[in-house]
Amino acid sequence: MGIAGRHDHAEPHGHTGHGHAGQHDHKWAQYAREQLRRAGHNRGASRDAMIEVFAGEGCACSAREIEELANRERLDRKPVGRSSIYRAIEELHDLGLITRVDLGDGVTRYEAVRPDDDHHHHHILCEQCGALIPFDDAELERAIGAIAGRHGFVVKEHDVTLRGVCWQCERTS
Amino acid sequence: MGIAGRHDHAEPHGHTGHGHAGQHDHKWAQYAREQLRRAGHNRGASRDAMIEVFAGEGCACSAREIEELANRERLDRKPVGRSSIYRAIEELHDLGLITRVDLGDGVTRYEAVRPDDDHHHHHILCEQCGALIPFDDAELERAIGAIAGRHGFVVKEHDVTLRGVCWQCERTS
DNA sequence: ATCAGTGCAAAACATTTGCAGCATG
DNA sequence: CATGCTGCAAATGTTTTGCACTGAT
Repeated sequence: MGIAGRHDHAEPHGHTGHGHAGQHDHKWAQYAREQLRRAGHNRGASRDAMIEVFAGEGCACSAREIEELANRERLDRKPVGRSSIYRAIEELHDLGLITRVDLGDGVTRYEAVRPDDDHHHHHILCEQCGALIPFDDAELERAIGAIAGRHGFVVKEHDVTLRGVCWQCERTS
Repeated sequence: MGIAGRHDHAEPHGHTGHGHAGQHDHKWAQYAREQLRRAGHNRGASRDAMIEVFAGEGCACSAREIEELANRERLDRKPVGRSSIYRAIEELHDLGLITRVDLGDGVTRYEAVRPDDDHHHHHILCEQCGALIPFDDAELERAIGAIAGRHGFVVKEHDVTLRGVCWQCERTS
């Protein structure tokens, strides 16, 4: 296995427990477009399609996955270009509409952030089967808050990623 | 600035509080070579030079930084190749001699792990000045342990990175 | 009309891999 | 002297950038 677990484990899949293809989160999509408009952005086809993707997929998506999803079932229209994906990700991220999820495999993933912030969570990754499981923990958040204060930092973001082997893989191997 | 903070903030520097250029950690270097030998590895010039780098630099280094450091002041000898750097990193990491530090800027960093494991820590990164400050926190570790157990995971590694603005930059801006 | 938004192609980077030669045990 | 270690160069994969064009207001 590679040093950085790069390209050597299965694609993270399912298991996210919240949000599956098909159940578009209209509320978030609407919220996102509203925020974009307020920030003085025009409404373009590319970014719009991406909002649909984020609204439909609850789990963390990489740029390439977003690209594929945005272009799937849209063979009629002109495909969304790769650069547009990255540029829109930057805008959405700057506005806090999506959050970065770094699993340490060299690919940056993103997922929608709900306005009512009660979906804040982190991830556990099974290095064997690629399962990506979200979790949240009050004690963890409290500890992080305390650390930030202790060091006089204004913490804007924090990532916590646990890597290991899930019980299913553990038993199999 | 980039979505992933990529290439857009100063290089993380100093401030690590433990280990500065010049004070080679002979104990670790010796330990590392011992472990390597036990694992059935021969002793090559390239990996050897890298061990010196890790022993001398206490803070997190990227592959490129390691390369530069390993080749600095060694203009007489043949330079250490890039692939050797990555290959050695993989071996050292597999043996648990170095740990990965992912700051989310697209570059993977590594730092030496002391045998007596009392140097386990995480990092706070100032997105403005690039300062990288290590910290450790018992409550945080406890929370992570509890989460792992709750989800039936055997957690082998965990990253916690806080991103924000340090008090110095906060006051300046 | 104006200017943000977009697609394409090329560039910039980090990392990985193939391979032939060198060095260690 | 066999096999592990190494450097080089080329390949891979992700993200960024330049530029001309399109579409929204």
